Amino acid sequence: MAEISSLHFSEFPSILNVLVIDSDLKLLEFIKKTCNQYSYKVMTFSESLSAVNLLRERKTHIHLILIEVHMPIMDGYEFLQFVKKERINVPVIMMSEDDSKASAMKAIELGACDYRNKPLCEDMFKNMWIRVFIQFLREHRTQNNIESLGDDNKTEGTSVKSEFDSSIVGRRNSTFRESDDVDESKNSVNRVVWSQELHTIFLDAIRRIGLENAVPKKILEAMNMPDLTRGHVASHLQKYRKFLKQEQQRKLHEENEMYLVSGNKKPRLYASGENNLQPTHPGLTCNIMEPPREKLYDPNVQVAEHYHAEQQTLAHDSPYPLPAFPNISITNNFPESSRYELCSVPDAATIQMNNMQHPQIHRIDLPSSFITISENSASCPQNYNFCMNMPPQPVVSGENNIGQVARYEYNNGASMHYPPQLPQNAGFPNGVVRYFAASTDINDQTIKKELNSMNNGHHNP
DNA sequence: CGCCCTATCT
DNA sequence: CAGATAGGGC
Repeated sequence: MAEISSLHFSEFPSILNVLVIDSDLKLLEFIKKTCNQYSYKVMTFSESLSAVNLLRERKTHIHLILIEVHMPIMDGYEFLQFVKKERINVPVIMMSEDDSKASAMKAIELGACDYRNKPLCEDMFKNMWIRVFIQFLREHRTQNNIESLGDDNKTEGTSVKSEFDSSIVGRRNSTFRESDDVDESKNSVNRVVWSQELHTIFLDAIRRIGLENAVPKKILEAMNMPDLTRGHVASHLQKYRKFLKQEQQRKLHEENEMYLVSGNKKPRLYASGENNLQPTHPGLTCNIMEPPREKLYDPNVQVAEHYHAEQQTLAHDSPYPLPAFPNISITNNFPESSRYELCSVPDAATIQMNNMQHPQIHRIDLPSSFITISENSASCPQNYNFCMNMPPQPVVSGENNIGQVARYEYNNGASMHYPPQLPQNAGFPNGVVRYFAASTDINDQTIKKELNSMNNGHHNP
């Protein structure tokens, strides 16, 4: 039943193409000579990249690869990763002078089918074809299984498509298996076990079709696994999406903590909420940093001038710690590598209603045309007011009827309370501009470019 | 009907 | 928990 017909054996090539990669030219010569004795056709490379190119083209059929672990530019391990990633189903034998268990384990873990210590003995070449044959059998079994659903004897060892497992592990190594045929009642269901390997194939399928149009049927097709049904994939997809969602939520939360924590100080404000946590500019991450005080009051900095002016007019009765100004202009005078985000601050009523401990800051998804980085003052829709959000550390905290209260002192002597009382005037800001110093991998250029592209078509000069 | 999706079951 | 199943909706 499960045996491979002799017909298949005849399909096994009598001459095998072996790819050998090693920077030791003498060794290459030795391998070539030895292999030729056993009817292997050998192709040698002294560095990995040419071999990679050859494999990528997939023009030449390679049956077996021998590669030295320590290679310049791309070492043996990286090579294995490449083979795995490109789903090149060719057994790879690693060679190295390093006889440590760790090195061998790493190689096998990355998908090598064998690990050989140098110096090599001639013997290994004689039986090298077996590695290829194992792969050959796997591929045939997989094909056969397409027509033989439910053939008990074949469920095992089936469907290994992407990897060439070490034969040491033996039989228990199929990419996935349905529940063991331990004579269970007929109507017991065969559960698919989503092993790491199977999940990897699943992920790879999704990667190829793109997450947004990854639906069960397409994934199933892309996975090209016999015995797997759309139902299986659908179920797994549901779990996977759930996982992604949680993951995204978690990251967002972490990111927000980052924004809101300055140095090793405790978070002053907490961001929360479901939908209003969308980053204004997805894809960029920043660390929050308060601008240096001297910059804040630097008369050369336009924003700081606004800040001053507004503070004088509003600070006395402002429930908010920072002043508002109707039009925001972020100038090039501002420190380099900085970026800005718009955030909404819920009004006091909302704070009260939701029993918030602090006025939570929600980043809001405003069109980025609201933000302009330019030399000149930029226009901003009149229905939005913004202020700079650079609250200093509280010096005193206590309770009032809203909840926790902290008093902040500015170095110009002003002070105010947080969270705010109800705004005194209706025109009070519902938004703030937060100042961020970009993390090192983001430069001003990146930010400007991003903003520009987002502004495209929406920007009113 | 086929397929996707979500909720619910086991 | 992980995977299967039911059932609504398009």
